[in-house]
Amino acid sequence: MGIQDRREREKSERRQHILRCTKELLMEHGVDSVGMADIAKKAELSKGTLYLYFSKKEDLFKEICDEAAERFLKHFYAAMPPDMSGLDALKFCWRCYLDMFGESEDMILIFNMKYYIASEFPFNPFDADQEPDSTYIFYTLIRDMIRQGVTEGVFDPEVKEKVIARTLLSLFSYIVENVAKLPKRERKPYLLIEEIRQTFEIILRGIAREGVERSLLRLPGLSDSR
Amino acid sequence: MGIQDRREREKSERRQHILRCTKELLMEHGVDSVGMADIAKKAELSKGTLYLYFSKKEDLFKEICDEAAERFLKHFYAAMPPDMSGLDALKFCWRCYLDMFGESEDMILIFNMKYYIASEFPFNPFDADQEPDSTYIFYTLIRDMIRQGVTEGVFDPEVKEKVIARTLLSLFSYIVENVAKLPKRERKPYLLIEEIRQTFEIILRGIAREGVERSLLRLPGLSDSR
Amino acid sequence: MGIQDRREREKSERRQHILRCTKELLMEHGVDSVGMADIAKKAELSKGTLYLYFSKKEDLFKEICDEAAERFLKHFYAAMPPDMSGLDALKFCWRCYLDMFGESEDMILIFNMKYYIASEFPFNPFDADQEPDSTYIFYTLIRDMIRQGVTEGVFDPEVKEKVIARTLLSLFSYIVENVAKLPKRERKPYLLIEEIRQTFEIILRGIAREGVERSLLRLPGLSDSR
Amino acid sequence: MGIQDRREREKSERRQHILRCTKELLMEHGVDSVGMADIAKKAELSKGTLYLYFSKKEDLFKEICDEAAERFLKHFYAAMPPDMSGLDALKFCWRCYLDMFGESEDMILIFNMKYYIASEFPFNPFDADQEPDSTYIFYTLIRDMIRQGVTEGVFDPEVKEKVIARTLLSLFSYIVENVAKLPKRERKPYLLIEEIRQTFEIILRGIAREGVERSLLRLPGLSDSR
DNA sequence: TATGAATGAGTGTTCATTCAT
DNA sequence: AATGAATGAACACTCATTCAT
Repeated sequence: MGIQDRREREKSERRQHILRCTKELLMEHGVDSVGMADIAKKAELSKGTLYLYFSKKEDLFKEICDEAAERFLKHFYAAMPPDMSGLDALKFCWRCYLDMFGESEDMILIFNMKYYIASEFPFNPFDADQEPDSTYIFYTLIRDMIRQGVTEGVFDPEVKEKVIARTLLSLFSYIVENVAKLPKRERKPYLLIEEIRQTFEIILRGIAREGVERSLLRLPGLSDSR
Repeated sequence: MGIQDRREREKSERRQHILRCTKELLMEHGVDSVGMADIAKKAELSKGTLYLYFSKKEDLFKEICDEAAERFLKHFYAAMPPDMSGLDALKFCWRCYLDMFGESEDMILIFNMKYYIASEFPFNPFDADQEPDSTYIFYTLIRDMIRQGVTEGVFDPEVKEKVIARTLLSLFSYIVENVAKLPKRERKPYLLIEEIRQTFEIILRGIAREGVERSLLRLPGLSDSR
Repeated sequence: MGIQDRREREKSERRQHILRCTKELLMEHGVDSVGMADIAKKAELSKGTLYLYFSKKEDLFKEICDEAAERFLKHFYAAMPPDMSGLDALKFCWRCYLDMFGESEDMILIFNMKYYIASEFPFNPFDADQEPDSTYIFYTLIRDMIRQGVTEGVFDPEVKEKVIARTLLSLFSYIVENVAKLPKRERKPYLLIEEIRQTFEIILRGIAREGVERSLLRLPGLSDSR
Repeated sequence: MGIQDRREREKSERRQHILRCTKELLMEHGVDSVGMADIAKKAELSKGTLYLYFSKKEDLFKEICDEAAERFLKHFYAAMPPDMSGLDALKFCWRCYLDMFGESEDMILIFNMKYYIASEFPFNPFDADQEPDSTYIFYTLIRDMIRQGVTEGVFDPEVKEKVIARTLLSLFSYIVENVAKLPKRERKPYLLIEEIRQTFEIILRGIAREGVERSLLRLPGLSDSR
């Protein structure tokens, strides 16, 4: 059984290796300019071998997103205290993102790639009544937090939680996407995070009910966290 | 020199013709599916001739953005009352966008294309000290309005005008970009505008100084305007 | 206008050149082993140029068949005496094939390729009631001749003209197809023709009404014809 | 040597298993779309193991034909009454085909595959003097029956038994080949058989000596047989 | 003996760009 | 000035075969 095990381990390692290489390429050159040939070369594999592990380019790219998303959600749900308010949950969510970004910058990819995979993302943005594909967990996650915040009287009752959820995700995506296009050397993760943070804060203030204490709407930055 | 004149006039007309055709194609099919061959065909020109007027695909696309931007700014500066406050200027800016959008939906392209052309747009977003390429007029325009608003005590003194300007533009771009991917039939301009409007309002509220009357931060929708 | 003309002439010549090269390759190696790359190489063109003249591999192959078929039909209808009996028409048809084969062996391709292009050829052979695609002119041509022969009392009234037409075409196709797979050197056109001739004769005898004079059912061979 | 025996028995069983699986795939999807990977999967073997039993795809496919042919011949020779006339032997041959087809439609493969495997099949068809490869038993079988029929005065003395044998086989192959391309659901075995039967009858009539009673040349259909 | 991971040349097709006329 | 034919590198994807284990 050792052999069987080793095989599976090796297979899994190769998969990871390919994913890692792909991620690096994506981080370095951006979605549009990474082809299967590039990945094969970087991974020191033949194109054929690539297709042994991922039967479509899309599958490979999707897996990168899914994996990052899953990692995030795992961390999130594991660490999340019970009975949080909507606002606290949103803040906690941000905190998790910060944590994970500290570990590995490839959190960048979550949003950037989603855009690639699901070009309709973040779903038909203008049909407000239609519920999005159930895979868009982030959307529902955030949307529900905002809804809760509205219920709890922290956010303005006129706030449309769907629009806001979409806005937040779009914004993150866009920032991240533009970063991914910069030559890697010129990227400054700290500033990226800071940019997102400030935007997030502004949105929070923008949707907060009048009279809500502003200090409650502050988000920590990278430097604050450790 | 009459000949010389005619030549130049004709040359200019051809340019415009090409630009017009390209715009139509872009509106109809989205950035990714418009190739030089399509444009040449639509313009009833040879591909070679196209390259006589625009030496790269990028140049052609860029010019479309620039031209739309210029048109916008012309309209804006022409109609802008003197001595406006920063907030009023921003609101007036939005109003102009609405006006022009009413005339021609190709305002959509301004932002959508920017993304295509200038992958570094909206400039190196994370080097806060470096001034962006002087062509990104929108950025400076909005940034200055926000700065003025801060000075005038309407926006929070802690607001970083650069970040906000960037955020606004990014957001608009992203929304617009997603719309441009839909088949033309399925686009709902009214909802697009409404989406941007709501987001814009939220950002305004998000950066407003505490105590600023919320009704001042309202933006008109498409239906309010005529 | 000379220029325009020359252009068109040259374009047409290139087309012909490509077709010629393709035919040679097909004759030499058989349908399955001829790829666009081979054709491009043989024609001393880039693959891109190939696609300038034929937008799909299928189109190129199809054109070869169509062209050969058209040539045949032109010859046939031009030379066909009026008011022939069904049997005489069939014999005349054979004679035309012989003539054209003498000029160029690529008549071989007519049937061989049809098989490639329309894999359902000779249409769903077992749904006897369904009329085939109108493009299968050869089928209808032959079917009608047989039908006429039946009416005229030369062929057995029990003969199913559809089945026979199909059988004849299938047989020719198959023979030709197998030939096309032989190394070109080993092909012996004379024997090919002789093979088809004998088979054709046997079929004619097989469907003839009892008592029909056998000498009427004889077909000429290659050597008889000039 | 018990071990030795078991080994060989197992080896042979594996071979059969592979052949069986391959046949099923071929019947279901047609020659062109069955790859070694598919076969391995179906047989629950690794591709490597496949190559242990068949060193080339061609060999595997060829064996399927050979095996089916052998089965047929076994049945044929076992059941064949002694001292049959050439014509009766041909009719008996047809009857056997019918019997076996009733048991398993994979008789279809005999001819279909020959085409795939032996592109020179049915041997160099145009070199009338050269004796074909001795493995092509069907050819010799049928050829000899026809020859006998000629001798016995049932077939026309001018008939060239080689050509006819070839023609018959070609025709069967071609019909079968076209059927194998249809999705399995759409195949109509009864009509296939009927098509072959009619053709066979026509050929028999075509080669029969003048004056031979036509009722002697009739072949039974599927429905007549049981 | 059996595995299945790895290969690499191959497929048809696209498209921004160049250049002889 | 204008043409449009030509290019060639790029694309995602396939598959019979090999070979270290």
